[in-house]
Amino acid sequence: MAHYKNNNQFYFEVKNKIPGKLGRTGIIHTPHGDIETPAFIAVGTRGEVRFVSMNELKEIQAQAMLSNGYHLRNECENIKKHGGLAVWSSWNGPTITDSGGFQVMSLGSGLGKVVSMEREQEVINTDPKDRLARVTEDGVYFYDPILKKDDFIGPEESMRIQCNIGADIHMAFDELTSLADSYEYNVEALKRTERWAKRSLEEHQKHCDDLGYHQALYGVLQGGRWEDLRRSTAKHLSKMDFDGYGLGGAFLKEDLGEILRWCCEELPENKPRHLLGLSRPDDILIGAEMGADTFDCVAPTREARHGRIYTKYGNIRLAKYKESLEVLDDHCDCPTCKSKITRKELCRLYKSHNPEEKRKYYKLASIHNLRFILKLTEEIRDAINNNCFEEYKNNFLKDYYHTDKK
RNA sequence: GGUCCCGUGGUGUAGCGGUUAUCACGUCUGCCUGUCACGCAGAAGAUCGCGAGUUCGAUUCUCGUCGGGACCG
Repeated sequence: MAHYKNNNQFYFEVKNKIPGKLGRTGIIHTPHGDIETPAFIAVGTRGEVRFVSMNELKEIQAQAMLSNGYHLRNECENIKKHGGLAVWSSWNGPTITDSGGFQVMSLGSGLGKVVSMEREQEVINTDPKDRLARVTEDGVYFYDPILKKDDFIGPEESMRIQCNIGADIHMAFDELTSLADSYEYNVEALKRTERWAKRSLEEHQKHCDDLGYHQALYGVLQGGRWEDLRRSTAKHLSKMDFDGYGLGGAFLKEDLGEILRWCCEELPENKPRHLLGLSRPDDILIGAEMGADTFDCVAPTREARHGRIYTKYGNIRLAKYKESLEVLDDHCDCPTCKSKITRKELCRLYKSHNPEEKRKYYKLASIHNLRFILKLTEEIRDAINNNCFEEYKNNFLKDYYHTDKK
């Protein structure tokens, strides 16, 4: 068993590997607890998972929570005063923050668009004059559509924000390019992201122990869909003193596995890797196979609120089951399913105009979808440890997508 | 008994002598991947209470009628 230590508070332990592959199980040790990997990190952008209590998160075996530096930037001083995100949020477990780099794209070239992974031709960047963010060497100037004012975040600002928030794991400030960006633009953006990585690291080192525990920093790999860019940035960032790595980008579905392979072949084995923003079961499966250790995504909770429910045999739209007396998924062990509440009753709550009933629906559905993805990562973990990942993956995909492909 | 209002998709409404008859909610379909988002996109759905009249033309004006409401006796 490999056992690597960066320091006494944050280190990653590799346990078992998929034979001949990059995927592995392991444990990320953080000042606020351990994360057994592969793991799905529940997204609590503002320090809470909407409609789901911390106790409920524990109950469904969530191991860690990911919040966002962008959204908490104006509250970070206050969070620091309370002793950091884990205490302030009352999650009291491992936490991660994102740098706010994603907002570069979601307010800029990707404003108002979905990060589509399947229809490359239709992805067009938002017209520059309509963008709310402008990328410069310093960082990103943007207009906050909620506060209705101009603001700026660069690597130094992001690091100060994240160190005040005080999660156990931070992300370097990066620029996510869109699927519509050219190779040339990706070269330019990647070089900038690498310079920002260096600045992030330097600024981070000044504040990373301020709260009395070590806060880890992950460098984030970009480079779009190009092998030369992905491999070179992986090598480049590997030489820097990061505690782990974020795998970033907007991916075409069919490219994901190969891009992750390029990255993870170059990255040091003893550092954890976080695949940013993905949670479709096939994405998690390919991610785990190719060496990603942790995942986060808003989809399980957002889709739950919008009436899409995950089940072993594929996703369903709850609205189609308003007379069904079945539970959401009889293979599920979440509190919602264990309570035996029917699809019919959940559908009633979903459609209800009573705010209390709606909240109840959001809670029950969010808990279910989250548990579904958490359970998936648990099963992947078990499968890798029992040396039957391939078999598990094939069986899962066969049921979930009703196909027999590979 | 008298006077006055109101009657428009499932619901609540806008409107005007010539409109593809407005908007909201609901319904239906689809979407959602480092969350601005109980959200986004699209669709269906109305012989504008009924009858007659004025008019080239009426959902719109007039009369009657039915239904609902208010007020005065």
